[in-house]
Amino acid sequence: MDHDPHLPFADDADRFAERLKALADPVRLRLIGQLLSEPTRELCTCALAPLVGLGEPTVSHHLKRLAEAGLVTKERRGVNVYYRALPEAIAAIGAQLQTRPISHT
Amino acid sequence: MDHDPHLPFADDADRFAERLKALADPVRLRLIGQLLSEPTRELCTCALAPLVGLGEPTVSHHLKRLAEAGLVTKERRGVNVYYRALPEAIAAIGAQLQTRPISHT
DNA sequence: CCAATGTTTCGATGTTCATCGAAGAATAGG
DNA sequence: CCTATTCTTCGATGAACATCGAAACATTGG
Repeated sequence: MDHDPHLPFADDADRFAERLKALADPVRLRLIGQLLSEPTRELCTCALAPLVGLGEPTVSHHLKRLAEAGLVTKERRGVNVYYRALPEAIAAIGAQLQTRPISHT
Repeated sequence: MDHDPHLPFADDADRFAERLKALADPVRLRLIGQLLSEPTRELCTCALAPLVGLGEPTVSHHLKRLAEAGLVTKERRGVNVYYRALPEAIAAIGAQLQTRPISHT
C-alpha cells in the first residue's frame, strides 16, 4: 500500500484518516472520556485499566496510539505514568469535520 | 464491562466509534469529498471508481459502509446507482467531538 | 427474449489490529 | 543490592477489513 511517488505528498485524506482512526475505537473513546472527567484531565495507566475493564498492557497499547495521534500527553512521575487528554486536539478534528469540505485530491 | 441486555443498543462509545470508523478511511474520505464537490452532491459508482483509482466492487463496498453509517444515501435511477453525501450527518459527528464530553460509561 | 451496461455479491488473500500473558525496563524504598 | 510496584514491550492468536477478479443480479434497449 505505497503512495504514488509522483504525487508530492500523501493526501489530506490519508493524514486525516489516521487521526480519525485513533479516535474510532470504543476503548479509546472511554479512556478519553475518563481523562476528561478528571479535574486535572489526567490519570495513570493503573487507574485507567480497571475503569475500562482491561489489562494494563492493552490499555498501554491504546494510550500509545492516542499519544501518537497527539490526543493525549504522557508524563512519568515516579513509578506512575500520567496521561492527560488534550481537548483542543479533539475539538480540532471535530471542527475539520464540520467546516472543511473533505479533501478529494 | 458487559452490556446490559435490557438496553437495546450498545454504549454511546460503541455507537460513536462505529460512526467514526465509517469515516476513518482515506478512500471513504475521498469518496465523500468527491460527492461534496458536486453541485448535486451525488455521483454513481461508475463515476466514483476512477476518481479514487479503485475498481467498482471495492468502491461499492466502501459506499455500502458509508450508507450503513448514515453518511450517504443511495438511489437507483435506471441502470445507475447514485450516492449522495449527507453533510449534516458528518457535521453532527464533528459537533459531538467538539462539544460533548465523550461518554465513559 | 437477448445483449449491453452498471452494480453488487462471493471467495480468496494479505494486512491491520485488539487482546492476552509473560517477560523486560524503570523507579522508589528498605 | 534487593524487592515491590508500575509500565511497556514482545510474541501469539483471532477478528475485522481492504482489495481483487469472477460471478451473479438488475435495468434498459433492441
